Amino acid sequence: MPRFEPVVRESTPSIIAGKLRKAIGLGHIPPGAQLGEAELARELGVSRGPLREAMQRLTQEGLLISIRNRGLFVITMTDDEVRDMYVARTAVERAAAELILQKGFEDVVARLLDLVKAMKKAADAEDLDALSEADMAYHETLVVSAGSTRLTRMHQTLLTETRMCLTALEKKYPDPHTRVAEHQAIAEALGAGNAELVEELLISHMDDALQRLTDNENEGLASGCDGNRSSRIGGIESGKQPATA
Amino acid sequence: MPRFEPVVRESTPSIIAGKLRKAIGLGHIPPGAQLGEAELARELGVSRGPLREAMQRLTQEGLLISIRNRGLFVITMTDDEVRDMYVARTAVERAAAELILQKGFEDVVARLLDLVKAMKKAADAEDLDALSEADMAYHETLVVSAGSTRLTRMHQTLLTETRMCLTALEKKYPDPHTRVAEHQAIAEALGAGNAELVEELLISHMDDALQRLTDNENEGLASGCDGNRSSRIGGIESGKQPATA
DNA sequence: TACCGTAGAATTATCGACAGTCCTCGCCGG
DNA sequence: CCGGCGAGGACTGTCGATAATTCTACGGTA
Repeated sequence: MPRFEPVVRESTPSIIAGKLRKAIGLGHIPPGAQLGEAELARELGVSRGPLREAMQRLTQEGLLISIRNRGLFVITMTDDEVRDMYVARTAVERAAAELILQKGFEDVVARLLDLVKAMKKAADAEDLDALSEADMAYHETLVVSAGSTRLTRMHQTLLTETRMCLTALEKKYPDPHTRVAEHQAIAEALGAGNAELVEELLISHMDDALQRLTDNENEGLASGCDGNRSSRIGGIESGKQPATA
Repeated sequence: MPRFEPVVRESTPSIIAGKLRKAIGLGHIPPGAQLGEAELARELGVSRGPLREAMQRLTQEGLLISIRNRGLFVITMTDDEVRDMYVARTAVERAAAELILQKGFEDVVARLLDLVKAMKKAADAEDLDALSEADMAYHETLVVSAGSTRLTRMHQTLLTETRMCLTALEKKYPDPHTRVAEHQAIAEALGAGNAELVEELLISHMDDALQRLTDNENEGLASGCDGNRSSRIGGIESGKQPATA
């Protein structure tokens, strides 16, 4: 561990982008909401310039969509969007798992099992927030441990979108312990060095999550993840939903 | 195909980002070079505001790295960077291929084979630029045809980086026809619906390319892809190389 | 000769202000 | 009653100017 913080702080747009990412993931800025520049700038205590730069970052990530002369809006996760997100997540995490298997992986497995333990604890306490948090930390650890800059960066966006959906349609998981077991199985397969099993478990884990998120009461995510009946937590709202970026 | 162009033009930062991406891929702005705001703004005919927003997009993509109060620099592709890039590319393109196999794929295969034909033609004419162009169009078509927004967006960055390296150490391919054959084999395996074969060919294709890019004269890419002896095509240069984003 | 400190220049970071565009709402005519 | 029209307001897009920081070069000193 380094004894000193890096002398160069990260740039202001980067910091702001992080805050916005967090706010979007937590649902403080609901899906479909418009990001008013003046108001956000006031809230964050910065000028509109750096704020706009940060928002361009999130636009590039796909978390926001831009409509000229109208503004920037948080994406709304339709069923297709959720499907696409899980396609990308599967691609990234599978590649990460393979990378880990190629390199050393003892310590990674240990860290993952620690997080499984945390999940189990949260599941026993029926603390669904903590469970989701540990869940996401698990997947983040998996990808970060692979040591790939690009996979990590891609995954960061995908995790935000995941959290966004989990926040929106909170508590849709049927059995918390099933969730824990799936993660544990993946970690153990990793520890055994069984590449094929890891892939199989990972893919089915993603499929399960996708099923849970899209097959609820045959109206998809419209009720939970769409901004049309948004909760307006952030005090920002928008009338209609844009279509393209 | 749509009869009208979308009424809403894409935002200015998006346009500028595209131009910068192209310039970086083509090597007009060499690896390691600093992007001076004033000069670029003058060249592009815009103010520094929109330009900065565009550069933040590329920073988020990982094409630029930012150092506070110093400026933005084009990344230098070390051997590890190239390796990482191909890891990510493999992950994305493999997922795209699987998606295509799950959906219909006749027309996709046809388009890919067309591009293979173009490659063959370029190879016969020994036009290496056209060959590279068709090569990249092939991979772009593969991913775009999968219909995944996220995979496509991720891949866009990776293709820029690929072009960057190809531009830097131009003409490192031993036999152009081998290159064509590999692409043709992948397209044919796709057409046959043979998922396992597609994966195998795709992965080995990536490995081959990686070998060619990293194993040259045992000094890695330092001579071709590093900015230390940069060609300064863009007239922009920078002394030392930064380490982090 | 080598090192340290300092003044100058250049570049970035941030802010405030202006111009352009779109949406809203009320009014008028059919 | 309904549809078109226009003024007003709000927001984004863009630009120029100012403040802060860093790099460079030069001169002094041990």
